[in-house]
Amino acid sequence: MFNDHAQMFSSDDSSQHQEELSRDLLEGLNEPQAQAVVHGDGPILVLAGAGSGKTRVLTHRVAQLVKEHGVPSSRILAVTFTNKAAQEMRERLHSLLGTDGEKLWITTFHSAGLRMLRFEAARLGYSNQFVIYDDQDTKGVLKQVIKELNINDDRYPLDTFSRAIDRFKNNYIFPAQAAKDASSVEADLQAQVYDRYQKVLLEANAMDFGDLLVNAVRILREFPDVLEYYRRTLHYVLVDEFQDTNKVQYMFIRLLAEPRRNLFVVGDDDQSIYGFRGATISNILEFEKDFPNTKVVKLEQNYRSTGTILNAAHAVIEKNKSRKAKKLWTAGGEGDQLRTFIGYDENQEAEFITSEIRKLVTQGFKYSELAILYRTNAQTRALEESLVRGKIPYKIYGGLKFFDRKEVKDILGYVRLLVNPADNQAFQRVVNTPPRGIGAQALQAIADEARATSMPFLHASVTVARSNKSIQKFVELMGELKQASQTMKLGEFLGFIVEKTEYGPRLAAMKDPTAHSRIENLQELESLGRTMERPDSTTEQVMKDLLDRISLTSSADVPAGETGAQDPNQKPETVSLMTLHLAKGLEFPVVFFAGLEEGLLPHYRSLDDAVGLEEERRLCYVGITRAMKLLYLSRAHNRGMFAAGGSAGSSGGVRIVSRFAKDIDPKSLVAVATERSQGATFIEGYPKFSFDDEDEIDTRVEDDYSNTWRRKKKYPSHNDAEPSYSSKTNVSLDQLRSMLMPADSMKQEPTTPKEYFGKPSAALEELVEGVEVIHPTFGKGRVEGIKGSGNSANVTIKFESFDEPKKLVFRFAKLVLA
DNA sequence: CATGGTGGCATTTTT
DNA sequence: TGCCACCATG
Repeated sequence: MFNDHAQMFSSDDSSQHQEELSRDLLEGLNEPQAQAVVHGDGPILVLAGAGSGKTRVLTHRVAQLVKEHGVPSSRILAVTFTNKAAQEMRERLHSLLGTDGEKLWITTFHSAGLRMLRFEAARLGYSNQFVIYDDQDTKGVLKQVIKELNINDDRYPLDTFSRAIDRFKNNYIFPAQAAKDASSVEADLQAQVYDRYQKVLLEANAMDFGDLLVNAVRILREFPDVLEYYRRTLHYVLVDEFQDTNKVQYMFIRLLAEPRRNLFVVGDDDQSIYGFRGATISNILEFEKDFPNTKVVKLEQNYRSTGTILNAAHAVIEKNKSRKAKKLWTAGGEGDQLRTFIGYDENQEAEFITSEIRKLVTQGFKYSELAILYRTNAQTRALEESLVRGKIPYKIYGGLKFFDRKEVKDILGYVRLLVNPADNQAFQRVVNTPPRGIGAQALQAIADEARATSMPFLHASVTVARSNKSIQKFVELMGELKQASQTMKLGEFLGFIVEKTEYGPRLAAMKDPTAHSRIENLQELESLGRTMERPDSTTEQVMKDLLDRISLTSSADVPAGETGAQDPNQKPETVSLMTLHLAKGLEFPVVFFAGLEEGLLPHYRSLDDAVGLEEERRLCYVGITRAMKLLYLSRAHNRGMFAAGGSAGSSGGVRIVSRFAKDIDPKSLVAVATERSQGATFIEGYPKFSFDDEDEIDTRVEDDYSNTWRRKKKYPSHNDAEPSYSSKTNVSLDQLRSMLMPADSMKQEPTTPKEYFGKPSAALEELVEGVEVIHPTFGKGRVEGIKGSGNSANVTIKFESFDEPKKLVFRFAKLVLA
């Protein structure tokens, strides 16, 4: 199996998954599902309510095309939003079609764009080897542009520009058009920045996320031969989560599908939650206009949730004006009431959830069947602290990705610069990382030279190096790295970068308690590099593959941290934590829906905007409909200082129940453990908390939640927590590998150097002259000498595969006796 | 001229 | 909590 966290989640309709191996593709499908599956040629819109078996319909439809209609799998394109969804569809189709499905193109919009551009980017003036700039790179470029154009960044903060550029790209607007449309000083500035920004990116041979789509569409529109080629190749186009497509994405699929009109889209207007990213609900509401004679199928039977949960969901969503009327129903029972809780603050809310989880587990639920959903990432803090204290294993999806960690980005910065010397953002990241005496002045000199000669920073620095010792050393370093990259395998090479740049050694010498885990992350990266090596590819090629995969890995694809299981094949079950956005498409037997408060859901930033409020309402609907059996709704009476809406939304930090919760029939709610709060039900009024009486606090120490009553209580930090429950450290190698490897190479065995990992590291005393040792990256060698002691001890070793002896920092080197 | 420490400040949602 | 700007130091 590709990756075990695919198992952790059941997706849209896995409850039916087992049946999927049945021979008859229509078996077990209800009437509308079957209609959608057997639909012949021509456009079709499937309005699939939550939990109505949409993924199933999509996969069976593809299988039907291949098996019954004899469509070659290479003629079919299926587009999803996340890699995870694509991967899952691939797996399901594999079980339905076996090797017949091998040539299906199942991908995300962004990967599709990237793949096309890897062949065609040269037509737009980029090299086909262009790099992808992430958010941070983008911000770096914008910062530079804003400075260049002398824009007052107090008045016009950087974020307004990145948002504007995003908006332009989502709507396929180029700088010239933006300038023409500009009707205010600000819009005019935005157009100017956009224009300059694109030029900087082109010079750096870089594209941002938006460019992957914009430029792909541009190629299709401006180069008829390319368009012809893809139209000839792809006869059937299927799109998942159609309600979340924006204008460029729609243009993309429309261009491809136009002549044959074999366009199959699945979506749910009630689950459109990416408006901020340019998704336009009109794509789904007006699909029938764009494609006359569209067949419309509604899937309204829900196979996921209890009647009570569905009723609550319906009560919330039916208040929205712009939606297609439909109502989910279930053949199953009513199920339990929804359980509610009001906490004094977010900590008590978290404690409540933790203690309920403990109870549920004793009742036989598995951790993996439980999820905690919330509106903002900031809410994870209290939840995480509480779970750590309760020793409950969990994973946070979203948040900081492994590849976003500073140390990982720093090392990858070197890789990027080697792959694409024009990558000025990478240059600026690594040129003085770790510090090597190149400061603002030196950088300015390089920038001036680069500008004067129209050369990338790296090339300009070669010139400047003549008069600057530090820069000279950096240039030499890059030269050495370049050379090494031509002879070493990727894993070895990554380790070489860590050593040669002194990044690792310096980390090892730091007192910072986080240094250790950062070193581990770098070792993880090294190991990952090792598993990506392919006998038939050069290291240069593998480096490019690595960078592409990293760029396209979304936070929905991998958890932010790991529970640190020793054996990756035997991972402990974990509770899943994620935002409502990331939860779309997933389902869990038990859902804790936290923070149902005005200001949080709806978020205070959307309060004054009817369109925004409708989207918040859909978000609430998505949250409720994730639950299969049990749904907990919770809120807090007070929330910490920086929680959204603390001052801007409702007054004085006292929080009231979300208007959405008020739409739920009170009879379907039951309060749990409300002995602390009085005088309020979940959906009305302000609770009175009995803690104002000082004495009472102390008499309640035995209580499950009591330790959250004193707000000043100091909670253990992550470092104090037991490592096996800390989520902030290593992502397991297995996990990283599975998300980075292309599907077809998944079978490859990981090449773990057993002779290294099997043994404990050598002690410093054992390393006397002449002793043979093994280094994880450099291999076998002989000790030539030791210098210093303790953390700063240096070992000189002559490795078999190197002419020159190497000086390594003992503590970091992790040597093993041969 | 580079570096590291300190204090102030902001925090929706993400391919 | 985490990032950035500023300041004192080498």
